[in-house]
Amino acid sequence: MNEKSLIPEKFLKPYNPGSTESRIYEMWEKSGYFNPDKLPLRQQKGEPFSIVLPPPNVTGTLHMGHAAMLAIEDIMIRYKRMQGFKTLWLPGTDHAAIATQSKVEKEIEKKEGKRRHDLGREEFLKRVDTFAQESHDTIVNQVRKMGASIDWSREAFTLDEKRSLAVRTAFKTMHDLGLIYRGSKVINWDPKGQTTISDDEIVYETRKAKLYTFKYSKDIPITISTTRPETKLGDTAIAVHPDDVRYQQYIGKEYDVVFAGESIHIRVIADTAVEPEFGTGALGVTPAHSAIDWDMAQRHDLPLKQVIDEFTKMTAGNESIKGKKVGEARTAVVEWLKSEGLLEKEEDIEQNVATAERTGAVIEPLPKLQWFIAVNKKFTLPYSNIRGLPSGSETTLKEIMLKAVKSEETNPDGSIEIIPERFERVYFNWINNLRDWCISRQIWYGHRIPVWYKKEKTVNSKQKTEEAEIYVGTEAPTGEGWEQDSDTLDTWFSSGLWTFSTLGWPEKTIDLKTFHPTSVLETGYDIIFFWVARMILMTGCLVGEVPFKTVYLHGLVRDGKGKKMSKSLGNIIDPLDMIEKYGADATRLSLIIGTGPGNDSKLSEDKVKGYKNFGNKIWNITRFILSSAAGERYGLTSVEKIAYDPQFKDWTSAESTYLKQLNDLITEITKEMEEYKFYLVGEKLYQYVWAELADKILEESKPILNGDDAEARTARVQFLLHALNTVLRALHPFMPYVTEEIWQEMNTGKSMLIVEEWPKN
RNA sequence: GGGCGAUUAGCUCAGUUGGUAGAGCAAUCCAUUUACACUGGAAAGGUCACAGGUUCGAGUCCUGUAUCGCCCACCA
Repeated sequence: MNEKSLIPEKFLKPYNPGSTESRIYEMWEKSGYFNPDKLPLRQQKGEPFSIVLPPPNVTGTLHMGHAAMLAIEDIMIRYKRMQGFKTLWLPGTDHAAIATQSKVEKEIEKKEGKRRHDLGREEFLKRVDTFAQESHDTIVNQVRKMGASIDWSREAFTLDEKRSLAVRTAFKTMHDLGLIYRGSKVINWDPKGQTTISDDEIVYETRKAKLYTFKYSKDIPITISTTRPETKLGDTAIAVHPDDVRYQQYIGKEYDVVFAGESIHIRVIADTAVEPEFGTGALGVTPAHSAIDWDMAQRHDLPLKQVIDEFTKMTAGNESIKGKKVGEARTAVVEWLKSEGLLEKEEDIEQNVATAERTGAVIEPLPKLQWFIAVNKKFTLPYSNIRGLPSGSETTLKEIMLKAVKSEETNPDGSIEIIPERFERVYFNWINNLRDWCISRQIWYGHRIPVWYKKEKTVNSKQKTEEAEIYVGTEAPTGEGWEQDSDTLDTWFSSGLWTFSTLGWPEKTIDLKTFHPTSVLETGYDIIFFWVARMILMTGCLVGEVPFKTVYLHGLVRDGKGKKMSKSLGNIIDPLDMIEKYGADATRLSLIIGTGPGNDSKLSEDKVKGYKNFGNKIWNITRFILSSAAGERYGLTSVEKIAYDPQFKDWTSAESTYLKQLNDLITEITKEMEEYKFYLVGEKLYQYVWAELADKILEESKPILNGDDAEARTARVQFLLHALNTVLRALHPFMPYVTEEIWQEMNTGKSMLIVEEWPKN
């Protein structure tokens, strides 16, 4: 081939993703086709199809898991757009409250040696905002590089003005329904982060611990076991199983003793929560420092006695205990037990220790006055579209969550389908164990709780809340002396509103009417509880709808050896690196092929490289076909160029066979697209293009294209053009850049593949 | 303690309602400028974790076992 070539010059060189991708993305953006309101008429009139992007945290940069998420969602969106749906893919980012705050706190401490309290709330929040803005810009750039056909004009942030109004409205509405309440109970306290956290933000770590078996006093006949002797200063009861014959005679008895310098009053109670087989079968009840004991205390009306403060220091006990950290106090209590001759046994055991997900600190259960969402409380659902829950019916948030999701066995009428199905059971199991959700956090970054107090806020949990005048509303109350609650909301409170807060709620917008419920929620299986369940709860309660019809869960992207990618292992593959080296198309394909929904996938650089070669293969196939159509193939450059004729019918028997094979493939993959089996579609198209079209059909065509039979040549060229045209359409959702680039060259810019039709037979 | 998933070629994984085991990568041999070396062709490679069962027939269905991984609970 030479400079006289009749085909576009760029096909004379290998495909270069680097010089193509940003140009194509810009072209798409300018076309307006990412925005459903600016789509061509065919899509304008189509059924709505919507996905809201699970907002990445503004804590830094995107990783391969995000890249996989973007690839899968873009495939769904592009496929539906080509099919003629009015598609909306809505982008956004998440302020990620505690995650972002602790990240910035660490940075400031490292660089300036200052803590957040040294800077003050206002200055600290300014710093966080700056950091969040930078992260946001990085993330947006990465999303673009992946080729995401997402509607930037509707971009949202969980902490922006509109979302803030949504949060305040949600809080007020749920408060008025009686679902949000303020109460004092044992919560998970993160002493390092100095905040409460929810049950889901706890990570259990297996550690070695000592189990101590002892008596409180010689005056109490029952022996108990614990790994935390220091908390026993706060005990108010001994619990045994009601059927335990060993302790029948003691049930109901009360004792007053002095334990390590602290006067304690112990009542013996019977509760079925006690496991008679474990230890001595008797358990010391510490209502203030154990959630389970707190529950037990509620059942038996036991008093609460706090002996540990927010800084994990003892507030009771003798002089070697009081004021000490719990670790030291534990040793001191054990010493005291020994000196009194009360310690009977000391054994090594493995224990699961609750730690805070973000800070790694050991959780200290403490009684505190916090805001909660009641999941089991009955209320009247004002409006509902959810199957099995008519408007005005009496229900609970738990029931909303149970009714919304489909389950073959227990709830066949549920409208939300989870893919893969096996996660349905995981979901239901979690809901059945669900307790009230603690939503207040003692951190600064986030949505401030929309509650104002007239008098001084109650600090001590023992004081009664009625002392302060309380106002709950979307705006600050008028008049003097009101002070807003200093706490912020759990980040998942605002994330829970995501499908509708992004569409304009609480306003009754056209977007909300058109695109809600959203079609698909595509996210990682690791946040099914954090997010998926909370969205169903919030949406059901506030909008009376399900937030989405289908939940598609993807797995974790691991390294080539199946290990979790992490900084400490140094095995992180950066999506931007891969895009730069091999292109976004190759990166996308490598994240799709070889992994089904809900399964973890393995990614190696070789895999990405392989799919880069595939992009070039398509490029070369195009070169071959275009030069054949131009007459170059058979050395007759003066022959009239053959233009693609979609109506062409004069096939030979070979071409009819090829056509049938291609049509069958299209039927198959269209079915698989509907079943969300993208990995199969990607693989089948790869297989067809390389092994069939290139290696067999093209090779077999060479003698015909070089032969004398003009009719045969025309038929063959028509088939090749048809096959290429079809394959480009089918591959577009997977490899949008290279397919669009070829399409532009073939159609001289007269149409855009992004809005062309998905192939039909 | 409860639940879920995986186990198929050296590696990564497909295998649709049961009907002669499939692909990519790697390795082997051949081809050397071919639309494409980001290449083509050929051959090789498997007791489908194990043990039973159902069946004319099981990678696929049933029961059990083992190993690995994950999730939930948190027994003090």
